[in-house]
Formats: sequence, C-alpha cells, structure tokens
Amino acid sequence: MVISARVHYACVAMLELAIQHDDGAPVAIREITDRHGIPGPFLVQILRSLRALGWVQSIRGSQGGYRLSVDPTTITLLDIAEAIGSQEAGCRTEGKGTPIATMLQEQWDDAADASRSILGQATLSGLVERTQQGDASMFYI
Amino acid sequence: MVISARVHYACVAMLELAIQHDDGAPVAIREITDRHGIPGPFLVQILRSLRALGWVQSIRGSQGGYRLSVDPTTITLLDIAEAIGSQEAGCRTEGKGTPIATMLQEQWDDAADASRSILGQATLSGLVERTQQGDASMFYI
DNA sequence: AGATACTTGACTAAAGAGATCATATTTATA
DNA sequence: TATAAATATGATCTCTTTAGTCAAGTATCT
Ligand code: FES
Ligand code: FES
Repeated sequence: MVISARVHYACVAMLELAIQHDDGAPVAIREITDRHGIPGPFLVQILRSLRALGWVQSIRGSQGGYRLSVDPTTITLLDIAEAIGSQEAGCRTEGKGTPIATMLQEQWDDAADASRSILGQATLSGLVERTQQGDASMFYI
Repeated sequence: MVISARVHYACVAMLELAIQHDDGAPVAIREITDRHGIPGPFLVQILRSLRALGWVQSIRGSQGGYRLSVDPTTITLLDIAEAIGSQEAGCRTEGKGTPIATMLQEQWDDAADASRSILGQATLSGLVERTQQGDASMFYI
C-alpha cells in the first residue's frame, strides 16, 4: 500500500468534489490546484482516470468543471488508492514456494490487510464531516 | 510500508541464519542463493548492510560465511523492513497544512501503523518455529 | 600453493514517478 | 458571433529508485 503523489492528489480531488457535492455548480480544476498547490496538468491526468472509473463527470466549456457522480458514502480511500495507485508487485519467488518465502508472503499480506482495513473504513462523506468539524469553514451554501 | 526485493531478500537471509543459529558453522552465501534463487552479488550488498547494522557477522576465507550476531527473539520483520527499506517519503503538502491534507496524512499514518503493528510482532525466532512446524524438514543438528 | 569465500567500490539497465506541453474541442456569455 | 473560459488528448521528458552486475582484492583453511 504505497501512497504516491498521484493517489494523494486523487483523494484530495475526490474530497473537494464531495464537499461541493450538494452544490449544483461544477468545480474547476483551478479551484483545486490553487487550494492545494497541485500542478494543473498533472491533476488533469488524474481526473481523467477518475472519470474513466465513472466516479466523476466533466462539464466542458466556460463555467465547466467536474462533479462527483457517485454517492460519497460508498467510496473509501482504499477504493481510490487501489484504483489509482500502482498494481501490487506480487511475490517475486512465486512458483518456487520455499517454506520461508511462503511464510514471508503471508506476513506481508497480513500487514497489507491491516492497512486496507483502516483505509476501507474511511468514506469520503465521513472524512468530509470530520474536516468540517475540525475547522469551521463554510463550504455548504 | 513497501516490501521491495531488497527487503524480502534481507528477511530471507536473516531467517536462514536464524535457522542455523545454534549450529556452530557459518552459512555461505551460496547456500542461501541456491535455495532461494537470489542473485549472488545482490545478496552480498544486502549482507553488507546487515553487517553494518551489527546483526550479522562475517567469517572470511575457506569454510567462511555469515552468522547471526543478535538474539533472533529480538529482531522482527518490521526492524528489517525499516532498516533495509527506503525511507518513508513523507508528506508532500508539508507546510501547507490544508485541513484536507492534514486529515489525509492522519489516515495514511493510521494505515501504516496498522501494518507496522503486525510486522512488529513477527520475530525471527517465532517465524522459524512456524516454518519448522509447517514442514518437518530437519535444520537442527 | 591453491581453493574457497568474503570485501569493496563503481557501474549499468530498466522501470516508475512526477510532471509538462502543444493542440484541439466545447460551451457560456457579452 | 466573437471571445474567453474550460476541459480533452496524446506525446514527451526528466529524475529517482530499484535491481542487478562486474572486476580486482583480501583472508583463511587444508
Ligand atoms: S518475493 Fe515472495 S514473499 Fe517476498
Ligand atoms: S502529501 Fe500530505 S498527506 Fe499526502
């Protein structure tokens, strides 16, 4: 479970869209990049991936932008990390199956499962709620 | 917590040395590479790191090899992964500290801690015991 | 002496990460 | 309808890390 910049930015973007989910207007890329110091063209790449997943919807032209197209209670950080992040490398000694390698693989899997269990509980809506409790800024209309 | 080939090989080597810990004779690199298909010169690099940590001891010359120089009950997979693996990248939005980034960082930390907790319980001696129960091969004299 | 085995430092190839750019297309609005 | 504001797309690029390699040297046992 390696959290690359790509994954982090994807999560930031999804959270920003979740915050303005009830609002009607789409969110422009600029709004997100300005707020978080993310390189614009890089975020474009990432949003394309998110759109391909069906998680966001894009509106072109003036006043365009992006909108969340899924229920924020159903998407977790785990979903984003696994969809956007690089594929798990997989066991290198696959096929050899020495007792030691097999047992080690179990340990790595156990450790990864523990991580996944945490991230799988972190829904977008849950996190949005938390950040809005934390600081009292107003995002809702 | 990314488990690279380097970390995996280090764990394999430490476990092989732990298995023959009570035995007097040192273990040659060849024994380990043959058994696990690890590139020889690569394992040499890794054993140098392990020696620098004070975890193994090398005996040169004919009949030479490596020996564990620590108590296998005190070293865990977590210790090896953190010592041999790459440094944690650290937060990219450090200093900005937007509420979202801060909150995300907490989630990544929580997930990493969960992994660490698992790997921190896996001592070399514990794992050796498990592999020897699993298959009945005789390593002890 | 000769075989065996570790020592050391430098080196290389391939992959992945993190962007960046130029050009095209769509849409609201003045 | 002209214009500005946005996204769309595909290619390219640089940097770092990872994994692996090589050659020449040194120590020790028999
Ligand atoms: S490569 Fe197989 S367990 Fe690490
Ligand atoms: S870069 Fe700061 S939490 Fe991901």
